[in-house]
Amino acid sequence: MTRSKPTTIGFVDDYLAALLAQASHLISSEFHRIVRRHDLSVSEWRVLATLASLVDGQSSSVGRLAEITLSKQSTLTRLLDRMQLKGHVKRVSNKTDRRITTVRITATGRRVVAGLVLAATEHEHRVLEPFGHSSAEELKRTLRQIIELYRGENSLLPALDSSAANKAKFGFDGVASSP
Amino acid sequence: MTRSKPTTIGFVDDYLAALLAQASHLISSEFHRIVRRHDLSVSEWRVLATLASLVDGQSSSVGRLAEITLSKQSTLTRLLDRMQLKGHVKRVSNKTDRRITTVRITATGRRVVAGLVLAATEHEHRVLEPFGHSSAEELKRTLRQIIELYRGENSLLPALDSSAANKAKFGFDGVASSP
DNA sequence: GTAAAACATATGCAAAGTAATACGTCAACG
DNA sequence: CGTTGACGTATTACTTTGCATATGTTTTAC
Repeated sequence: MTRSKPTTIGFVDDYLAALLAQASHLISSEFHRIVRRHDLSVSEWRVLATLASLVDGQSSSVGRLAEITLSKQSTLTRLLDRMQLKGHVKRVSNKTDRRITTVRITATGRRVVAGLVLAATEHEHRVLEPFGHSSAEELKRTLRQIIELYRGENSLLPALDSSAANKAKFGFDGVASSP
Repeated sequence: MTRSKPTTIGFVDDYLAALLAQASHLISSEFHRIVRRHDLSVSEWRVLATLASLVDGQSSSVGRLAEITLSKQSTLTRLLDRMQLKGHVKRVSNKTDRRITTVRITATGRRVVAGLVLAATEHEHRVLEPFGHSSAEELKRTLRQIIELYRGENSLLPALDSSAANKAKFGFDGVASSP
């Protein structure tokens, strides 16, 4: 248990990105310990939770999965290798576009993640309790607004920096269809 | 330019931790590219920004720094080694408690981070613009509330789990996309 | 005053992450 | 068709992170 003193002063304490990161971290971190107790890494949990959330066994492309789980594509490729070995997911090659690999959760994966999803839901209730339902919804609404606003559009900053090189953006459009 | 389709369905889309993580990630990620262009890693930026925010050259202990920058203590220890080599920070041993090592930003470090702090501030203005000042303050207030509530207290969940299957708590993201 | 517990930081080694790039595939155009 | 360029994923080489634990230090309990 660590203590926090009101020592920190300065722009960091009022900086939206810092506040978001802190809040995100605090809220998730204790659950992450549980995730690990279930022999899953945080990334694996995210992948499984995402796949389990897809409508009826649908699959998602690697790229889209990377976007949702906040990891890089190359990281995800290797993560999926491991998960496939564990039998939690399965890669399915797309018929119509052979560049795309889609990923599907297996029965085993579904079983592994089921308890965690329940726990997560329950935890959320606890976290939001102190805020009241309406306030909580307000928060979620705002967050969704932010997400919608910035997803796909990565160039918020014009020419703030000397180098204006704008690399490839975000994006993805086609989630693979189910065979 | 890519669009995002409402393809994702399920609990993930309404899950607070996931929303927080997404928002945090989206807001920070483009700024992080700028950080890297200045030859700093995201963690280095967080450390420098934090230290630069301390009142008049004060130092912070390693542990507290880890807390604020959302990294593990051991990670920070080695990050500080690197930063010290670069001349951005300096370790100072504490007189009254010799277990503690405090860290101070150097003049060089201050110079390096100065421009980024400005850029970050500007970035924040842009991000918050669409929301309006009042709405933005409301968001920040809520986030601070969450942070205050959970900082230091890691056992939100009392005895949630009675069965072996659930040690359940929370979390999804935990990503730290911060300053 | 000393042994035991609690702390704060450091270290060794394995796991996970990233950047850069290669590889295979698709799409547009002549 | 064949070429060119964009695209989605995989691979490689390398760096950073994390877990477990060691080390050194203060505090607590007897």
